[in-house]
Amino acid sequence: MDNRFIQKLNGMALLGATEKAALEEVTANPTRFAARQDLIREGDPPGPVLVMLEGWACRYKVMPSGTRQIVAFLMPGDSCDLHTKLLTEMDHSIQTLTPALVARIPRSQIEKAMSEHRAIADAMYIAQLVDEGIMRAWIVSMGRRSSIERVAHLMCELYLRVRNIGLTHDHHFALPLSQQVLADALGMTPVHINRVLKELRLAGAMAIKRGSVAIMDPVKLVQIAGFDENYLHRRLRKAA
Amino acid sequence: MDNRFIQKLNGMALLGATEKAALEEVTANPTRFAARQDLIREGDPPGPVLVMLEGWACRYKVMPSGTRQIVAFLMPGDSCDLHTKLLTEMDHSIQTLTPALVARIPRSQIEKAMSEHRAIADAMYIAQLVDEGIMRAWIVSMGRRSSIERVAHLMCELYLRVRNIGLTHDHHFALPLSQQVLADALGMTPVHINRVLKELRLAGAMAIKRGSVAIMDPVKLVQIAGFDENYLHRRLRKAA
DNA sequence: CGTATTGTTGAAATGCATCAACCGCGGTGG
DNA sequence: CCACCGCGGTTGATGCATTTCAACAATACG
Repeated sequence: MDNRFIQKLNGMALLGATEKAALEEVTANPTRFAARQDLIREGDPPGPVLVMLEGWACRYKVMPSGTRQIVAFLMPGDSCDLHTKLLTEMDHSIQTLTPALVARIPRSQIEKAMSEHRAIADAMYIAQLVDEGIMRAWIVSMGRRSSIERVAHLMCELYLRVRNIGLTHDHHFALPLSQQVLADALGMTPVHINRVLKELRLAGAMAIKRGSVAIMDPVKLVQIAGFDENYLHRRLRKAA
Repeated sequence: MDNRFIQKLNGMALLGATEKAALEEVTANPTRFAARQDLIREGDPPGPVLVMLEGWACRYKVMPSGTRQIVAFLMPGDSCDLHTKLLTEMDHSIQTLTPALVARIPRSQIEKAMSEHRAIADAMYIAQLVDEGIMRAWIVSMGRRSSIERVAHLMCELYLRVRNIGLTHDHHFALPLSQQVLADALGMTPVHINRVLKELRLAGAMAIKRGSVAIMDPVKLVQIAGFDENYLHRRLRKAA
């Protein structure tokens, strides 16, 4: 299976064959996007539900000064904006970070799938609750963690999320994020991100190289981050 | 009307008399809590939906070091944890900041009200989307705003939220938050909060005194904060 | 009325931003 | 095929916002 959306939802609530087929159908006609392209812009009227099938994207807001703050990363399997059609305009933008394959599902279709299959509805709601937990964890990071702790914490989170969709190899995974993007996400400067990454590398915890991350010492990384995975609510504890 | 929950939801989606009655019924047997009492603790199994009818509370997480980060304020009319029953454990705690009156609604009752009244379901989902928007705005504040901008931004947000439930008087409203609590919410030190509040007072923008805030110069405050209210998605534009 | 809590102020320390320069690499065009 | 350009990454020196530590004042509270 390489539909990460189905794989992810199946980790949230057990899906049967008919449910998987329904999700397969609903994501059948995805669109390709280049990197650095806005899928949704702040102020737009809300559109269909978006599902990332391949590639990464981010939610972000730009400040009057022109700097931007990334408020969430979207990786394969992630969806967004379940009920946003209820709003009159978007309060943030979404942009691809890599070339991406994304399905755009009309509200009616999603509602149909959710009402016909309880497990799909449950999985979608759980996914949303996890997303909220991730946002809360980001707030905690920004408010109370030093820069090195913040970077380490984000890497722990991303590692587990990538692992949930089966895209890790040992303690190694593809991370197509430039230091500039990391800085935008963590509320720091690119140069300071660079220094912190160096520190983590020298500490033997992890190393980023050419778009991929190697976790050299998971225990040390978790320790530096003060990481507690509870907020990701992975049923994987069973599965793993 | 003094049921702030109904008042708030009515600002999200127009409610008819029967819908208001249904909400009235569902919040009919609230419980009283003292200040500084945990309503929910991290690690607990999720319980009923909580609705604040009177008083303030906050969502928070405590760090290993013992410091805490507040990730959201709950004021009268706010509810929480619509679908949390789907999770196995809470990833954060909720604590009263003042004496409070809170209704605890079983999942079955909420689901019944939402399925029988489309407007209630819509309003609840809009409320949740607004809460998510607020979280994103907090992330932006923590990541990209200076301390004085952060404080000003939070005050703008709280002013509008309090106004939505009809509890402002002119440019003045009750804010039962100590500087310690503000510090926990904004990721700063109490002493620095204190200095920033002084600065805002001397600038003639706003002044906090004994549990209440006076907005002296709204334009200046908004300007300092770089505040854009779009993320609160208030239908009040029509109503106001 | 004393005691705990909250607010206020000062001085010193520090973590991160800022400014500035340079390097390495991939891509493009001559 | 090579020279150039531009972007992402790396490093150093300096400045400043915020923390930290410490003491004290004001207010709420039993």
